[in-house]
Amino acid sequence: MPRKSEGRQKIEIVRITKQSSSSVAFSKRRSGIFKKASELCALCGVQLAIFVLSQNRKKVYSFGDPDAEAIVNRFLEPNPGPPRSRTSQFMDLIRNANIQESYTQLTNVLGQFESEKKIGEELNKMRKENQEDYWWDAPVENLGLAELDKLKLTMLKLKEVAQKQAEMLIAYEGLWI
Amino acid sequence: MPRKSEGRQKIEIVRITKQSSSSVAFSKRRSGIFKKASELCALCGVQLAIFVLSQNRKKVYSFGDPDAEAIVNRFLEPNPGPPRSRTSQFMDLIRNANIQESYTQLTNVLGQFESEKKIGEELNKMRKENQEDYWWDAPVENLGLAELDKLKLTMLKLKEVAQKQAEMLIAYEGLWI
DNA sequence: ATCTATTCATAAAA
DNA sequence: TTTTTATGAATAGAT
Repeated sequence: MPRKSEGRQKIEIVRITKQSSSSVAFSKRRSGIFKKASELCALCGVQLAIFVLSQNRKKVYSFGDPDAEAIVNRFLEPNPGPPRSRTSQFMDLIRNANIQESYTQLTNVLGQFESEKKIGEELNKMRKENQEDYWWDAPVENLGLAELDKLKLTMLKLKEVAQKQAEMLIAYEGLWI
Repeated sequence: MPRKSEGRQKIEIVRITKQSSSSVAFSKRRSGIFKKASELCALCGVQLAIFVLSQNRKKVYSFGDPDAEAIVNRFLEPNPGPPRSRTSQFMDLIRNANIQESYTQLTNVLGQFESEKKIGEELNKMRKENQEDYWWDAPVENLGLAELDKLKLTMLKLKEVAQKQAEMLIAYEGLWI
């Protein structure tokens, strides 16, 4: 019986030039990673989110546990629960700064409050709107945690900024109340 | 010859209750996923970002190529692409962003610099110079490249802030000037 | 952190 | 894209 296939072959981790091959690999490996991710969540009870931009960068694939709907819904609730301890998350953030390859990155947890995720994004947007370099526009531009009321104030500020950009406003509208 | 080990055993994908085992699995699988992610990026030339919150939710592990922020920011960019498309993509992103309800996070780019210095080395050095346990005194994994000077400055600033303000709130406010 | 033995992921081809 | 095959990789359990 002749072998039906040589089976999996070792490959070099370098850009796959052939478009069709690249697509196949992308599809397979993307799902493979998502599967691994879901297992990690289930096994260790952690939360994670993954975003992948396709080659043409016109599509985004994402995975996450749990779902963001909950975040949005909670955010929209008028009277959210009391803020929890906000001990040293800022520091924890710094501790876990992960930088990859020729780039650096920094993660920032705002805390266990409502959906403040957008604060960071707004911060980044503000930075871009202003060509200038703010002092916090640095390696560790982390936000600390804020009291819930402080957070709300911030949210309002962010909303103001957001209003300058109609397009984004549309996307954000429901989130900033 | 008696077997030295039973080798890898099949496991059920259910929460690992034993803390020590869970931690081991978390560590192994997290790095495994990050590796797979980096391979996907290299092989297919795509961009991706991963955020993982530890069980105690005090740590954030992240991976990004080129960096997590850029990926998120892509959806905040006011210029490129047709508006509606971007908006819908952003909304997709938001809807699929599965960050635990009360958690939020954000990433920032330190920049694409030429400097090949590793932040980790710098942090470790600083840590050793100071016997005390500073807030940044923690495991720094997967460090990459960064502009060292900028990092140093930032670290110093953060240190100042941290030392002066026990409350994160203060540091937080400092960013909004 | 290391070491095996196994299970799992996936390159190639269809 | 999805399935099949056969091999390369990841990793559970133990050290």
